[in-house]
Amino acid sequence: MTGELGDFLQLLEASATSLGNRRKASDGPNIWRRNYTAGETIVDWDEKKQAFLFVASGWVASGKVLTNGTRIVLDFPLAGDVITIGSTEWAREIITALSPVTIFELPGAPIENLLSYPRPISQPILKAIARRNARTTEHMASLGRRGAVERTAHMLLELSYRVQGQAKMTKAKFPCPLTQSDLGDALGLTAVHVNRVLKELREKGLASFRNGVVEIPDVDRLASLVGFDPSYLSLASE
Amino acid sequence: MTGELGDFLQLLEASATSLGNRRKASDGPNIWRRNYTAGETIVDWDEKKQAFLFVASGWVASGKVLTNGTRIVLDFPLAGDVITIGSTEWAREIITALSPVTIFELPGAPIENLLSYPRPISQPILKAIARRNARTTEHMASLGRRGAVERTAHMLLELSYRVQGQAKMTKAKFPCPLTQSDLGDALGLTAVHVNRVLKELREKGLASFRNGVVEIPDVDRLASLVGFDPSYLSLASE
DNA sequence: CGATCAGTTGAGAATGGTCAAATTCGGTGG
DNA sequence: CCACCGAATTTGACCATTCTCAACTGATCG
Repeated sequence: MTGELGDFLQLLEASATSLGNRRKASDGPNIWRRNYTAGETIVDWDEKKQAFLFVASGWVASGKVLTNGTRIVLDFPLAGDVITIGSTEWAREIITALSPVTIFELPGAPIENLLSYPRPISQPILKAIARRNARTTEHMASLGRRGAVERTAHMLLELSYRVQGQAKMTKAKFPCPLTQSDLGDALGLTAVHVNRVLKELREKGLASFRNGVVEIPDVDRLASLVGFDPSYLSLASE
Repeated sequence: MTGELGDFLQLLEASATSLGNRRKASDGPNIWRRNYTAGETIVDWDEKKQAFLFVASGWVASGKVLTNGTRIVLDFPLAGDVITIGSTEWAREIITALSPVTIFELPGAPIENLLSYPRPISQPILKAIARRNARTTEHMASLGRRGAVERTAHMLLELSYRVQGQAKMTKAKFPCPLTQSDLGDALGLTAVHVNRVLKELREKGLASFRNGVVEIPDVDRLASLVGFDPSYLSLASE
């Protein structure tokens, strides 16, 4: 969490708190802070929610349920990330808390309102949208053009960098509340196959994910093995 | 192309033209109009381009080349669609003209500048970003959780709606400059397999794509067969 | 009239999925 | 602390889908 991000979250926090006390129609948008417990559904697929949702802390899964009964996980937003960009009216989007989560909610149609927000609000949101776009793009590359092992390793590496910061890492180790089923829905694999892939990575000493902890003994080695380049995680313009 | 979209393109056109004549530092951004021929590369993967690119007319492929040598096509932007959202500095993005194309270019770091554009410019751009986001989301669903036939049919249906407008269609027929290889790179399939899938769709009388023409005799039937719902193509807020 | 590129087809291989049965893990109540 | 329950993980055997490689056709262009 960079200083810049910390500042922004503090700004949201301050706005949310003050609004909770004296409902002042200032120049800023309404901001609500909400807490969820692990496993709780934040937005269900048939809800019509018009709001920017922003993660203050915790792990979130943002996905979509298809008419064939399956789910695809679009993103795992962490602290400082946007969850929704458009309204969820047409989207069958489903947002879940994977751990205890705090989110900020700026109600209203996202795109319409963004331009009327004060710049200290809108600018960080735009950057967060750009960051998410970078993740999404890389995610599509994984889904479309990488094998299961490569794909899974990419995800673990991406999470490592996002959880631990971009400092030059040699090894990674962090708690991770995803189930293999969550991972599968994100990677376009079955939970069973995710399990086999994780086993392979573990037996080769490349990465392990057991009991809610991810460990990568040599980040650079795994990264070069699967062609992972973390530069997409830090925007050029920041 | 809706009236709203037409208006926006006219606005860009007017701005671009006037800037070409008398370089006036008005309150609006610089706007350039550029033309490309079919097959031309608009932005190559190692270029660092900081600009909003906007399609005025023609078919574009926006993709990404991976370190394993393959390509993934992220989107086929058509008239009124944004091509890039962030800078392409970190992204290995590759933008190609699939037909004769006219694009508008608003130079500068996209996210930083958007908020300083006059609202008649920034508002439609935000909406275009939201539209692209909706397409991307659905695209990820296809890549991750739909079989090859379903996925291909989805793409053909999406293109039908985008080319012909959302009017209640019974049948679709339109020229389409994509190669089977382009389609494969978008769908995460090999060109060979795309060929087999198209053959299957054709033999079942569901859809045909030959000699640069897509034909779908019964749009609703195909849509319900593969679970396609076009509502994501028209934003709720429009 | 070659040359080239998109499309087409076949045969066999590889990757990932399905189904079903353990086994382990994290609580929860006694 | 221990027994138990449900959810998540693990494993095996078999199957389906998609890929790879290779050859061939057909159209287009200089």
